Amino acid sequence: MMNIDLADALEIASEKKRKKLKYNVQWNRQHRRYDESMNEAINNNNTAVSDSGCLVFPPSINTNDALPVTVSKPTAPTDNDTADEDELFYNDEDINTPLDLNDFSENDEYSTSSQLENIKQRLHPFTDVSLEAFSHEFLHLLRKSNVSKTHAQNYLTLIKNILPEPNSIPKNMIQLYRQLGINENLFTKRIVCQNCLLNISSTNIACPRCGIIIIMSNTSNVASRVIARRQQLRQQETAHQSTGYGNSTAISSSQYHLLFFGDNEERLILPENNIKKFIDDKAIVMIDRKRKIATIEAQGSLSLCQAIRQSKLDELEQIPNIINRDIDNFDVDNGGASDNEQQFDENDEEVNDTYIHSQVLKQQPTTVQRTLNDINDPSTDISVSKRRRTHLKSQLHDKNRPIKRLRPLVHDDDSENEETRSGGTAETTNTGQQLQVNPQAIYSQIDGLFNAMTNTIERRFTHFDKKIERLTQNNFYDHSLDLFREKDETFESTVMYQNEDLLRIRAKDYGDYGRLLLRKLYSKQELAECILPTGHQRYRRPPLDNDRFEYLHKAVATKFRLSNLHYSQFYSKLLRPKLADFLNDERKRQNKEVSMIMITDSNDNSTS
DNA sequence: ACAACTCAGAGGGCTTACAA
DNA sequence: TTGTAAGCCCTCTGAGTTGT
Repeated sequence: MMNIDLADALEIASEKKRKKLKYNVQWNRQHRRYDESMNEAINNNNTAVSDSGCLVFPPSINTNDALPVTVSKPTAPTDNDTADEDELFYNDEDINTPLDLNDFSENDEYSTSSQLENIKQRLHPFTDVSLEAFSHEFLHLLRKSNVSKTHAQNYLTLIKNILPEPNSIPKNMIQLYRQLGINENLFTKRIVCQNCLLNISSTNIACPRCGIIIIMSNTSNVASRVIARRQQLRQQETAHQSTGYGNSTAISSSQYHLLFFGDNEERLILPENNIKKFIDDKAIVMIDRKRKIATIEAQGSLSLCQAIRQSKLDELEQIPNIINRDIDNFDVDNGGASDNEQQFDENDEEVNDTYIHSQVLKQQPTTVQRTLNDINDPSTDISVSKRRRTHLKSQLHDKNRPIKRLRPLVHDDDSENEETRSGGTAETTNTGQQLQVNPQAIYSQIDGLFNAMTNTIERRFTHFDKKIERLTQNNFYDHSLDLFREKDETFESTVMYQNEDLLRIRAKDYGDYGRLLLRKLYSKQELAECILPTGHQRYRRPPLDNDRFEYLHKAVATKFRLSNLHYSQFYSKLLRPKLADFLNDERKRQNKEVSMIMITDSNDNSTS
């Protein structure tokens, strides 16, 4: 019986040994050949990448030979598999598209064709994520998070630095904008006194003219203004498209009209040639291919119309401070934000992104200029905000009365795309669907985004932390041990054990030193059978002799100048895990050694 | 009493250093 | 260039401890 068990054990052990060796050999072959191929491919211009982003080796390299085992092709990294991002396997089905590994970000000027080619690029050879997708996602995130240009640049630099080389991420935000076809500065940050509209320096804590203290974080105010501004942009775009605003004749018009739309209580400023017909004090305009009748409240220059609109809004808003309270009340009244509303906000931003980043810039320069001015114009911003608040305030008194929105006019060719982008949510108003803006939904959405970002960043930092810790632990001269040191602490010059100075043992780091000490202080059998002191009764293995282990503590602390105060922490956090692993591995080694000896003996016996 | 948490052992897999 | 050994990391499991 005993012999049968022993034979089985030996067979299992030898099988494991063979398996292990086979695996190691296969692994080394794969990675060596892969590394060579990678280097060669990257160094040569004839490297290619498939549609899925995988490197394709030059014809001289037989990928089948290089990779005896076909494994899964790389996919876009997810949050859960970041630890496996270094695993790079290539499937031989990915042999197609040429890869342009030239770092286009080096060049500031691009031709249109080269831009298109670059946009189709992957972020780097080891991912399926395209540069275009990343750029859009990144810009979207920056906008959602209200990240400043400076910080955006910092994030971009960080991402570029941590990605594998070569990668196609632009070096700065300007290049990233250009890569997306955005050649204008879309947003200039200004601090404006809400009371007198005076530009205020960022160093001021109060408006120099009216003395109002600047409050840096009026969240509800900001959220309301963002929503209102979006709507204003959309309406302007609608008006532009529906009335042929983009053509040169429209731009050349110097006569503007301030129009009031009674159906949704909105005010728009339109050039004269965008108005289809005048009937007394009414104007007929085409919006969304529908005739809309508006009351002309003013006519003249653009600035005049803006001023009058502002005054109209000021009249409506006699007590500015009531607005925030009203919005809060509105929040309470509409406490349960519907999914549709949240979905609208998301889609609304999507559409606006597209609008700002692509459509606007494709219009003629003067139109672009004007649209951008509108975006950056604080007066527009504030006036829209007030209009929006007034609108909300009116909603308080009649919650059943819907806020109608003007749907952006889309051409026939684009109508389907527009529907797709809007996702068929409350944002589409073909059927006059009603829309209510609930700031609570905005806040919850912002919170959700913030939490998601925080979680992602935390995971990344944890990952980096582990890597960094691992690197620093391997560095003998690193400063991480400084945490466990105290100034002016004296140490003995020798730690004698059996007439041998343990400090004279050379090691590359404290882990190595600890292992060497264990080998010095204990026999192989002890290392194979025992666990670290102080063991517990519940462990079947006995602890190593504690008296000798004290020599180890003393030698390590002395050699690395570790303070008595912090040594226990150093030991438990840094050294102990290494020694525990060492004992574990030592057991593995000795078991393997024994099994090999037994196999050899049994083979000798069988042959004799 | 039970769940949640902590700690240590064990095993498998991956990386790196080194020698043949 | 290749194979091997050692170290390290990760995960699972079991047992004890702690808090409710």
